[in-house]
Amino acid sequence: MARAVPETHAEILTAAARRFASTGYKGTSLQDIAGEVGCSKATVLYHFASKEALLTELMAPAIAVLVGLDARIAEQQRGADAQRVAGEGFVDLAVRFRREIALLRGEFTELLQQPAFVHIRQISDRLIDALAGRPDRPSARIAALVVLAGIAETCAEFIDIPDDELRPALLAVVQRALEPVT
Amino acid sequence: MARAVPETHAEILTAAARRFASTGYKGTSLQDIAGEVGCSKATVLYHFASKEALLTELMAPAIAVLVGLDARIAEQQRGADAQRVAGEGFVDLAVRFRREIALLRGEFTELLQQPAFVHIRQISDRLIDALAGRPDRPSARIAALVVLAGIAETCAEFIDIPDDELRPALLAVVQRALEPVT
DNA sequence: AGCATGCCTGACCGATCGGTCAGGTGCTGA
DNA sequence: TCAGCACCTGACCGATCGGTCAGGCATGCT
Repeated sequence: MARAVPETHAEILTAAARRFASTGYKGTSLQDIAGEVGCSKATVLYHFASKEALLTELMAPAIAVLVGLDARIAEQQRGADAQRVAGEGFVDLAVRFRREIALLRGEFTELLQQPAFVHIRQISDRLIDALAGRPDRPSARIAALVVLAGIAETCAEFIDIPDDELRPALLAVVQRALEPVT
Repeated sequence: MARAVPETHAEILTAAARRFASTGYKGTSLQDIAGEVGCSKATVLYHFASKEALLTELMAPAIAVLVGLDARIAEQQRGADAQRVAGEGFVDLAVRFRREIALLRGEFTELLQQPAFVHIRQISDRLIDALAGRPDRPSARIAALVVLAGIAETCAEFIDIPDDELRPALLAVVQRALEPVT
């Protein structure tokens, strides 16, 4: 199919985002993506070195923001401040990158095992510590993980409701659920 | 391999549970399971009609308890009672069937789409309504989903810590996180 | 005109998947 | 002794996966 302007690269990216978000990374084949774009599978692999490269490019913006959040948390001196920054920051991130979170549905833990994503795992560990407030208390860490995972899943589920309906509700539940830092 | 007592059926079941829990349903091949048991893939399919049949048998006890919980919630007259029963009941269920939850990691939403699991989807909808207390309030539903998904993921993650450390912490976070029914 | 380059494709590759099948083996009861 | 049955297996099947490759087809520069 001859195209006036070769915008195929971007088309593949958005088609992949849509498909990954609804069927998951493993559950989506390059054939699926190619079919949705209206090109051949070979074309997808002409524009992207591999399926994983496609995922990486798709996740890049979200990861960049996550790294930024990690840095902002590290700046805080008091535990209570770190907890607040982590909570609000993660809610913002999750709401904003709902689609990216949805495409990792369930495969998140598995993908984190791969060597390429080690630093993401470290960041999420620090995020849980910050949310827990007192990481030495197991119950605080448990509450933090419930909040973290719950927000992620909820954002992936409520993918269509407006941001300003989702965000306040999430901020409220975060504030209630976490153990306060005394 | 000749076996004195053919306990292969049970061995396959436990091996499958272990593998599914660590690699996920889709991420585990019949070959993997056969390898762990020390038999051939054909033997696995001799004992179980299909891979899906294996999953179904593995999930049966957890599903039975879930159905029971659903019935107990329906018995409650007051919203506050339904909320309490749902919260405590789901925590108990999640802690008890951590392994089963872990093996659905991320594929839960996807598996629920299949016609065979429609009633499970209906039950989880009612569970969210009960947890929300006032299902008409979007913020209450959001809080309920955060709690539900967060607990599930947390139980799958903390698969090795003792029950009586996990359960109280979860019950506490549930009580804090949900919107009270006034 | 001729050549290089960007974009795209069909055909093909090896690997792996879930599942089938004919047949082998060893125990058991008649 | 032998038929029958439960248990198990290797070989094989079609489908699908991610990925490779040689070549076709425009377009634009020299």
